[in-house]
Amino acid sequence: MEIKKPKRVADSSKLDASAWTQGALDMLAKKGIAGVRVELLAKELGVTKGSFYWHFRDREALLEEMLTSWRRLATLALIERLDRGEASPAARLQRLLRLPLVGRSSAHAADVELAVRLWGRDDMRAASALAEVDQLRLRYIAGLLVESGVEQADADARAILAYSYIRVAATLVPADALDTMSRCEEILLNNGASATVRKKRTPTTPR
Amino acid sequence: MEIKKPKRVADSSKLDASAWTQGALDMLAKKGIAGVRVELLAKELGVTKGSFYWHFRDREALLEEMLTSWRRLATLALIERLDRGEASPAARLQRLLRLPLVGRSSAHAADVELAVRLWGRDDMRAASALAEVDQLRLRYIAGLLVESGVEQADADARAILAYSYIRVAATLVPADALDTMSRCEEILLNNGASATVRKKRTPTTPR
DNA sequence: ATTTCACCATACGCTTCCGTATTGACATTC
DNA sequence: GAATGTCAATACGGAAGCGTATGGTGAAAT
Repeated sequence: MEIKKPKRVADSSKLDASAWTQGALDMLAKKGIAGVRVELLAKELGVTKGSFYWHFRDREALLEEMLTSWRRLATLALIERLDRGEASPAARLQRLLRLPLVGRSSAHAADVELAVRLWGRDDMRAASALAEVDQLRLRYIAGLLVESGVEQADADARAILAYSYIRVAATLVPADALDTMSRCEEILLNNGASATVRKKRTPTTPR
Repeated sequence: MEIKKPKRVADSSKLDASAWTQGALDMLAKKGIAGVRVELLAKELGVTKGSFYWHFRDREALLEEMLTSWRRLATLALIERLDRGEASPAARLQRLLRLPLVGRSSAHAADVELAVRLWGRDDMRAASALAEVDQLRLRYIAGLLVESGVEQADADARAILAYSYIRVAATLVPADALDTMSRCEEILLNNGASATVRKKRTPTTPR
């Protein structure tokens, strides 16, 4: 009988639990939680499920870790902003509003988050994690607005509008519509009374 | 041997293709497209997959029909609003902004739509349907704004903000936060210059 | 009364997937 | 050098699911 030598991965490409978790979040972003399958994930990572069951007790343990990881990432992203004190609150808010419209990593994070939201429709743990992160973000944005001189009651309403825009803008605003972006930001941050200032158009990059 | 009599459903409860499609959209709203499984769906509907394959060639045919059905519902909802001429544009817009925050049917529609959005991340047909519906809605909202006296360039920006709010508000605004709703609507529809008018609070109904 | 049709149930073959048990290879520890 | 630990591969059993083939039932048509 022919002796079949198993092919072990090199040390440098050995997987750890976080590699599995990240791969699972990538899969989540494309296919939703029902599409996160152990054997499919193993294929994506170039190994077999034996490795998976070394790192995780079962699929449920992976889902828990995915949620923990996502929550940590979402919270850290916020804390990083809180710790940045170099710009005025208004400038920080302006940058926050522009963030979803630039960069691939925010696009991927938005895909993961969309999938977490749907997951939350059928899983209380995911729903709780989402509610917590949403509340943290709203408080952060409202805080920046108050620091910028907006009164508290108005800041709550503007925070909701700004957060809505941040979540949705990337799917509605073409990347080259800088005038529109600026006007949206004016309406959100100020009283929207000033006239639109026209800016030079840049080449389009469709999303 | 005991003769097992198959249990046929009564005429009045016979399924047609649209019953299967509606059931599949309900399943989509909870588990995403990967969670829409023929045998699971048959169980939900109280029959077996034999019925399914009478109505549909295969699972792929069901997915096509789901998308067609969703697109039709989303478009009809808009046309119904277009045809309603009894209120002023501003009043119609006000009602549109308040719509996601009341009623169970809009909550379910939002869940279906969330799932369609994720589906669109991995399927060009779903992505195309979404882009089309989003553009129709944005044009509708911008049209109402222009009819209300807002200038065109400003209307585009406000339409984006209003549509963002409509899509997201139900998950952010507590059902009893009428002051906040009103303030959001003011900022979106007007220049947000007028002060918030306080209204009596109603008993809370958590979403 | 018989035939045809609409609609669904059942059985089968196959693939995919989960989780378990066992084995293999290499590094580390004693 | 032997034992142990880490990480992964393979094989197995069973469940879930897709699609096909066939059969059953009741209503409609002839």
